[in-house]
Amino acid sequence: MSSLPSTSVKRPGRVRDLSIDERVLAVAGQHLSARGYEALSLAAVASEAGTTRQALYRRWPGKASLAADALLAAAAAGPENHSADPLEDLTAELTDFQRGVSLPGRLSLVGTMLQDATAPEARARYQAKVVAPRRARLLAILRRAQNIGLIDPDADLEIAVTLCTGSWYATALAGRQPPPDWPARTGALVWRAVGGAQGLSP
Amino acid sequence: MSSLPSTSVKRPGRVRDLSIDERVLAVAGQHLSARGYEALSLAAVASEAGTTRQALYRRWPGKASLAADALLAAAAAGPENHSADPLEDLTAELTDFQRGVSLPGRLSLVGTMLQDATAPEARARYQAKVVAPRRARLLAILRRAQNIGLIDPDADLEIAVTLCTGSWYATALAGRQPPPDWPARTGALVWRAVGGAQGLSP
DNA sequence: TCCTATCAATCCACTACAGTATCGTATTTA
DNA sequence: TAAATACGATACTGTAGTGGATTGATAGGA
Repeated sequence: MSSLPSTSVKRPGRVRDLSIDERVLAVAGQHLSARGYEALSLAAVASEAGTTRQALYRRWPGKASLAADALLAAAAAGPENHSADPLEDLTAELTDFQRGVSLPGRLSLVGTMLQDATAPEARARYQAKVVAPRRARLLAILRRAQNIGLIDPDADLEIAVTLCTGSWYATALAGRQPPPDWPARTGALVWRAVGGAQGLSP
Repeated sequence: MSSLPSTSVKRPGRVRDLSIDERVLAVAGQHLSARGYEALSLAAVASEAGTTRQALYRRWPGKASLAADALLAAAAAGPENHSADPLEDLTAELTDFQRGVSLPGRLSLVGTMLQDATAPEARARYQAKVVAPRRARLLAILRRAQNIGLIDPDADLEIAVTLCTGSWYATALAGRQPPPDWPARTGALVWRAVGGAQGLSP
């Protein structure tokens, strides 16, 4: 989770107090969920976790990195997408995405990860641990649909994957609340975009 | 552009130095384009514009609002989308979007506008002046295609519009450089999503 | 076993920035 | 003349991030 020290290699010097990591991540996760990313104060987190800001900076390069790690500590795995109907899997995946991105502070963190000033290390971790798995699951769903023959064999899946989650971001950027049936409606559009049949039941 | 004073109404008190507005917007635009949003320092802008931070805060509620206004001052109108082929218009619109969002600092500003802490006034202006026109033009293109009968009459255009620009945001969030043919590929997918025919030339 | 290098923890101080609040002075309208 | 506003200047709070100094803990070598 944290910075440099790899757990198994024995190095000289005082060992890190792992309880600090746990306490800081717990407190940061609470603050992140309760008040959002911007309101996350490292001084407040350190104080409430019973340590100092320097202990935080020793473990994480900055606020964004800590927030990303705190987010991962509370992240759950995505849904199992192995039903008979890939479109159903797609909608389920988008519903899971909707649930996650709707939590307080999550969209703000997305915004942070789009900014140039965000530490590359934090961005890389976020992309690897949050974005990439989601993209992989979406791609797997579409690939299976391709193998079954439900969608075009030469469909542009690389772009199609970006349509799925991108729709949410564009809606939020427009200042609109995505409708409750967003997963189904977006799933239906993407499904058609890659050549899927419009009606499900023949 | 700036804050409260409506231009025509005569109010008591010293009149504002309009040259300050011009100089600040010019300098802010330069800094924004050269170094991005986060590196935009209000103190540096004020100093380089030959005034003080207070003059800035008198005109704009905060950094985000100033940045949004500086962006608008250099913004150009979108392309004319009145060709015979709506899909061509769609691709042209996405190409224009690609050009704008690729400028330095623009994606960072998008990220800022997704964050909770951004001043609502700045978000509202950004949405009204940048996001809404783009959405309106995209929607107009799709509506015309609907009227011509090229796409489904009951297509979900509200979601379809979000797919267009959202694809770019999702790609950037994943840490990937959108391909040069992104406008055409995204336009093709969206076109199909709303029921458009796949091949153009019969 | 003692010594030393290395690293962690804590405390303190510093810079830079966003944002807020006054204060005195200048300028304009009523 | 009085009220209202802009301007410049100064100062303040809170936060992110950096650096130094001291003390405590641990490894490996003499």
